[in-house]
Amino acid sequence: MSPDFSKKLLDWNKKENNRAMPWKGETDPYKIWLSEIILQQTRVEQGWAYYEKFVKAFPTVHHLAKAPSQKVFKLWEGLGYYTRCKNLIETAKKISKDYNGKFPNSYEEIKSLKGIGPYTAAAIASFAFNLPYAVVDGNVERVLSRYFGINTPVDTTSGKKIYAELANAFLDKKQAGIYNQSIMDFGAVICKPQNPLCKVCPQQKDCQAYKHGLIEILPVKAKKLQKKERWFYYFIIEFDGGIYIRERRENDIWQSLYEFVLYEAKHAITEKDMLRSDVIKHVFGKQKIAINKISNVYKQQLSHQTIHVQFIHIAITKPILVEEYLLIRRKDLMKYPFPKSIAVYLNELKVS
DNA sequence: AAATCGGGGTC
DNA sequence: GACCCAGATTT
Repeated sequence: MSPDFSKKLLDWNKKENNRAMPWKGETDPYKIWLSEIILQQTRVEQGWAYYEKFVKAFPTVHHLAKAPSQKVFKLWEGLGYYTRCKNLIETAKKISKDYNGKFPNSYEEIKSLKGIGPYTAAAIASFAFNLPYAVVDGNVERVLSRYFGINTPVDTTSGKKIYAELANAFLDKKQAGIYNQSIMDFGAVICKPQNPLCKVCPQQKDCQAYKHGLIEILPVKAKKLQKKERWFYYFIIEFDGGIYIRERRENDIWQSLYEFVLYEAKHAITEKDMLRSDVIKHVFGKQKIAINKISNVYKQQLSHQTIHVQFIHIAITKPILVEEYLLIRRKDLMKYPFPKSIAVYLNELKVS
């Protein structure tokens, strides 16, 4: 173990780190919190524009707390992991009301808030209040795993414990915020997942992974996720200038987002099968329907699922009554948050 | 302890 | 196609 790991890290930060981000150096805990929620499992480049949109739309936690949740979700649209948005709204309301708009300043209290786990609590505590809590994100795990040559899988309970203890042991407690920022920047800029810049790395001579040729091996992950395939057939049913949509509420992907009348199948089906589906029978009964237009099949790749999506346009002359579906005005369609695949299709429709 | 939850960039 | 990203929560 090299005692000067922290010193070299801070030295690198001071002299060579020129990574710039809109929330860097921010002292308002509200904005720090906002940035951290947006960045969970999300690349800085992807979250950047969302952060700026949110800060502009909701300059304070009160603005966010009193905003209609549909508007907040619309701003979040396309960013993924939508329960983050749900928790964001819930926590904003709590801080606005119970805390009078003032963010709590103890680690335990911060961590008790919805959507804030060990990483985010440490980030807020250290960046906003300079409290001595080490962040452990993917960057930190990678840096520590390589530097100390640890092959305990990062995605296990024992692994998490080891990396958390190491991170806290090497944390510079007098400048926790700067230290935390430094180690994450270092992981993102130098000790990258692929093709790390070992040639210019200031820690090279003490790095166990470099010494033993394990850079490509570390860090280790135990599990690999398995994938599912699903086929979504969306019926875009128009009646008298309106369209039927509903909010997804089940325990499944895209909770709180909206969708058209859905028939899900376990495999690809034909047009005839679509019309024979239970959904269609349920929705239309014996009313005769005609397909106006049928789209290509689009493929949306999630981390753990492949979704095949097709849109079937249907116009009807009598309204249908289906629980949970709303008949909304066509011009209001874009006010609702949709999954990426639907949002993309709707944009194509507008253009063409 | 394992499974879920998105979307995008990189190799 | 596989891996990873400023992880958290539910099962």
